Amino acid sequence: MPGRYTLFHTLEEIAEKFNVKLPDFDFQPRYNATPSQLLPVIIIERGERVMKMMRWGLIPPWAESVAIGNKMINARSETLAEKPSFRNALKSRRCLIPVDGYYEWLVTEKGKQPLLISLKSKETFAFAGLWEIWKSPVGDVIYSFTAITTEPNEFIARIHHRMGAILTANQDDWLSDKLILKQHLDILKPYPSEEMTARPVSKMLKDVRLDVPELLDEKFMGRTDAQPKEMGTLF
DNA sequence: CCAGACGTTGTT
DNA sequence: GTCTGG
DNA sequence: CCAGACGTTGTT
DNA sequence: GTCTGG
Repeated sequence: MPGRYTLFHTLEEIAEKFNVKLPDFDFQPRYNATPSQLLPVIIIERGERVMKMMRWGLIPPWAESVAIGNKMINARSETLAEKPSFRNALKSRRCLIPVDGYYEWLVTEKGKQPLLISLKSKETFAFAGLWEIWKSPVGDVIYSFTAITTEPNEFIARIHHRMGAILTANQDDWLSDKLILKQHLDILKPYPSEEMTARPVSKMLKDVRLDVPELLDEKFMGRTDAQPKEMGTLF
């Protein structure tokens, strides 16, 4: 399931891929995007696709603090329509979460080995997501999102018992208000195994402060001794 | 009526 | 906010 | 997802 | 064990 991911294209490339205007905010390519961070999502606003930065971890409108969002980084597709935290967002606040790949931790005898899961085509894809707007007691407004999970395909099942709901050709359908509830839910199915791939990455990934391309570098595969400080100057 | 939950994953 | 449980 | 905290009082 | 923060 999506708990960390990559989005290592430029804002220009992402905007073009998802058919939105180039936003006026800045974005640095990401190799270790983690929950609670501001990350780009695509929504429909006044009938047009736009890119917004939102906090990963959906905060329901009734929440008393942002902390709730830390528990809402994923939403099960099977129960979305009933859950008080998600059902309203499902009706009117669906989003695309641009992703180049996401990480799973494969549990082995030698410990946890992080894997980067991506498409064989190397194309940027999207997780189906939901977003919310939350007002803090002091009036701050926070936009947040969650990534939807589904059962795994045969390929992912060897690694984990859930997977993110991946969208490629059906991204317009997910955002469209012309579909009915069942049609939206039908989109949230396992992505075809034959189009997916996985490869091991550096165990240093576990440090949420590290967000550098070298996490994907062969030289650092499995290394746990290097320190974050070292990584910053090593290349 | 009021109070309390509202979520997922993984592990036991 | 809205539903469930007591 | 993983890592790290998990607490209060009083003093600076 | 469970929650928070990143």
